[in-house]
Amino acid sequence: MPRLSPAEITMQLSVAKMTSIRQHSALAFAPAKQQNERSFNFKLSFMDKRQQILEATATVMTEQGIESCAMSKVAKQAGCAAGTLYCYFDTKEELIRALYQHLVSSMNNACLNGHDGSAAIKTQFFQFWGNFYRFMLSSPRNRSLFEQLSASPAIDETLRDEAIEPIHSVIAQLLQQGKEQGYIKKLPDELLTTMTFGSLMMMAKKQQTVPECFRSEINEDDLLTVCWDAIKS
Amino acid sequence: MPRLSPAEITMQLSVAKMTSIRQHSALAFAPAKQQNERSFNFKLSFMDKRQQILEATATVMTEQGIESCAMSKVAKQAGCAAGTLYCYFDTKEELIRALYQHLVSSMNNACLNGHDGSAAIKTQFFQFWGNFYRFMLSSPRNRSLFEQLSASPAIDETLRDEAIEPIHSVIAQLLQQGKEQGYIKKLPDELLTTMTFGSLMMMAKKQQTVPECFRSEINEDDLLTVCWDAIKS
Amino acid sequence: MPRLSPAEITMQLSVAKMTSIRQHSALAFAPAKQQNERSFNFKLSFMDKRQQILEATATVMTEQGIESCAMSKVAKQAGCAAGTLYCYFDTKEELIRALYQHLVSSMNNACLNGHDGSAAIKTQFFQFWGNFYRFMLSSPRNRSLFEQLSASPAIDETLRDEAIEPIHSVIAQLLQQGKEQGYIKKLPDELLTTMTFGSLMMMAKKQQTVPECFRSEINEDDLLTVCWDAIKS
Amino acid sequence: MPRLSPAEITMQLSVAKMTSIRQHSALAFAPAKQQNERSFNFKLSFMDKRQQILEATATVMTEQGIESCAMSKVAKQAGCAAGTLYCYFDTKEELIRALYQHLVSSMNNACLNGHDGSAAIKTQFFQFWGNFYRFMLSSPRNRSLFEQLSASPAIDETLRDEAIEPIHSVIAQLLQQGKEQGYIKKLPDELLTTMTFGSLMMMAKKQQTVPECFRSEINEDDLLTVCWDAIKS
DNA sequence: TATGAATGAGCCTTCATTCAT
DNA sequence: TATGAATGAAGGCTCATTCAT
Repeated sequence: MPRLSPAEITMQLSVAKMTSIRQHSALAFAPAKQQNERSFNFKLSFMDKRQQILEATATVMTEQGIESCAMSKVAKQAGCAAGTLYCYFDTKEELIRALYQHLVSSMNNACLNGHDGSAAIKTQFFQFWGNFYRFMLSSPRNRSLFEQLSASPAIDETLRDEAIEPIHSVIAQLLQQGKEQGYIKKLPDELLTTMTFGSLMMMAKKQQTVPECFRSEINEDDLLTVCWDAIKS
Repeated sequence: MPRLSPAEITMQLSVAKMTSIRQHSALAFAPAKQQNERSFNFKLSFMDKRQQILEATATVMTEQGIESCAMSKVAKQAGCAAGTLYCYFDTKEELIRALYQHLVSSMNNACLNGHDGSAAIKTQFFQFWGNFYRFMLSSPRNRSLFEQLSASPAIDETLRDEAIEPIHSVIAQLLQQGKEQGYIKKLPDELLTTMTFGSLMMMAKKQQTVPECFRSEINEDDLLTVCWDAIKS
Repeated sequence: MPRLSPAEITMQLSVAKMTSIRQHSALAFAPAKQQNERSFNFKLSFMDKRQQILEATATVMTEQGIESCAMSKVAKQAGCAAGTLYCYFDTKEELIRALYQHLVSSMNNACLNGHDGSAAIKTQFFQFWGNFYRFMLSSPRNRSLFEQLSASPAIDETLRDEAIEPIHSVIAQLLQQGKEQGYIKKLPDELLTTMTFGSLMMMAKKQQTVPECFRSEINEDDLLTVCWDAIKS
Repeated sequence: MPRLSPAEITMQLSVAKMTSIRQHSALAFAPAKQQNERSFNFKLSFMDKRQQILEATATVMTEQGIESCAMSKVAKQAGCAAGTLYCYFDTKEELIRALYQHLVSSMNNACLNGHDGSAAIKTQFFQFWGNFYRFMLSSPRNRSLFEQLSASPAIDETLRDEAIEPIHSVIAQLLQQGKEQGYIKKLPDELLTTMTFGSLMMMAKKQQTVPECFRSEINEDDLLTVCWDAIKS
């Protein structure tokens, strides 16, 4: 299968065994190993401009940092005039919020991939957070974006909650089951989630930004085991 | 006794056993509970100007965010003219780097407080990371600063390494001992440290920014236990 | 019967004595009290586009001020695309000039309503300026438009003269007669007209924008008497 | 007496017979004929920058119209950088308001010149409105500014009232006396004032913008007589 | 050292106008 | 004719930095 241009990837329609239709673009790749289903590629002659702009924003923000992510730079990157941005987004803030939503949506899809609520708790845990970790690790772009956007004043609590919502209930159920079955510490969900999230994010960041500091190769399973040991009772 | 930094001179005169001279200023408090020596704080009417400026920068940055931390605002907060800032720092970037160094220095001191290389591994671990966590949790200012500064393009890897250096060896030794004694997982130091650091930072942030999401009170010991369980073999 | 402007055709079908065909549209109403003939208004579902655009321009300009009267807003208000405006008017300036002409044309008609060159001078004066005053007072829209357009750099002296032309001769004759008959001061026509015009415009504006400053009700006859006393010899 | 530069005029200190110290600059001349007092000129080597900016604003606004009065143009005219404007005025609106206040203050001074509350009503009337008319007529700049500023959304009712305040009471008293003595129509003050003001403003404008339309020279006394006849009972 | 007025590049945003469809 | 996406020049404003005092 030839390497697809971002546009093509973006519009790709993946038909998996089940109902899990996922959209991914250069903005947010699902880990490559999970693209093993048959897929029909609709080659569209035009990339949606809105998409192009989001793309460009992501690029500039990743390469130059959110502070130097000027609308003029985004426009240049997107190959259009500055004014054009405002045909698609009312303000810069709006653009940033849209990018965040897009990104989180991709992350959600990635995390939920292969989720099976009836599997063993530990299995579910490894599956979910493994997805999350690979999502962040496999794309420095995604991780950097996520970090910068999350810290931006443009993203308020409401938007954050709203965006995270789809995975929130999954995690809650997982922890609930785990606690009931005696596998997981009887600590607040938020605590357990926050610490797992925090340690994996930090690891992904370190590996991307200072890979040389890890003398030996980092094994994904080791990481997840560390996380699991942290919360298991 | 080594030459003291302006902060130490101006902010505090610690009368205690000579071995426990700690640096703190409004910029970075060590947790209050560890200030159990008698100390006389002399609020000097002319604080060293450089210090005043760092102070002001921290204040503005905390209150308004790093994006709106304009030099003019810093000057105003510091009670001096904008031009004066440039008598002490060549550029804004320089100022930010100095603030980062100052902050990390405080953090280092806080973390090392009461450290005893001969104590039991778990004890050392709890002591060290307990210090760290309290440092971050007790001062939203410190935590917020640390986060914003760490993400700033002004702070490069070299500076980061250099600043962290003082605690690096302590952690390395702690982990080394732990591994040798079979208490700690045989995983790379960086991995163990990064994950502990990441989870505690994230927790401190969550508690400061969205405290309402934790239904019940968070117990510091629970957190440290989670961290310990994560890395213990 | 001369060819009618789109406004006349589309906005109204006046069934009255053939001598009193008046032009009015939402753009410029003649005072209601003078609509004492039976009239059938056919609101046509497809108003002439050019008219629609003028209409929309007037609305936007009145509601938002001439400074925020953007072509895109006009288009939206007119229910068409921005580009369409340029099918009817070469430039924005052109559009503004057309609107001015349209408005002044309405004003002229209003002023001349019921004019009788053979009536007594004072009667003629009251009739004419009464018409004018009611035209301005009864429609904040007309008055506001007139003021804003008159001040616009798009309206040059030539256009102004040209637009006013129809009533110019009427006024000139009225004043000429008045002077000959000894009723009116022997002062330049322009002076007499300008002052009357100025005082009535200013009054209409004040009443529309700061009505509360007039403690008692303003009587139209008082106003016209003031104007008459001003110029009568 | 040599022609003074604006700066010199601005800072001029007029020592008149009485206590009437008036300040005028190019922004707002008092009518020339009233500068017949001895005056001491203090030649200042620097013109106050704030004044310079107001000056420049007035110039640009007069020459190009309020709509094209861009901050960059003002800066250029003032001979400084765009940013400099913001050292003296927080926003463009602020600048416009300051200019308005400055202008109205000059107008007030001009109007009140030689006012004598004990003189005959008609005399007071001629004095006051004569002053006003000359103020407007003698400086197209003042008149144009006044008109444009008065219509600007930056000037709210509060500022207007506040600025006019000094002459308001004088007029009120004049009219009150006039009505009591039976010289003036028993009509609302606002009506009488508005109409007088409106007719004189309009006359000044016409004479400045289309002087050729007045075939013969306009006599100031004629104008004031017209105004007086308008309101006298 | 200290000042703070001045600078001017750069930011976000608006809008009249064009042009391929 | 009609569309509306696209353009890019301006506009208001901010701010790191300089420099004469």
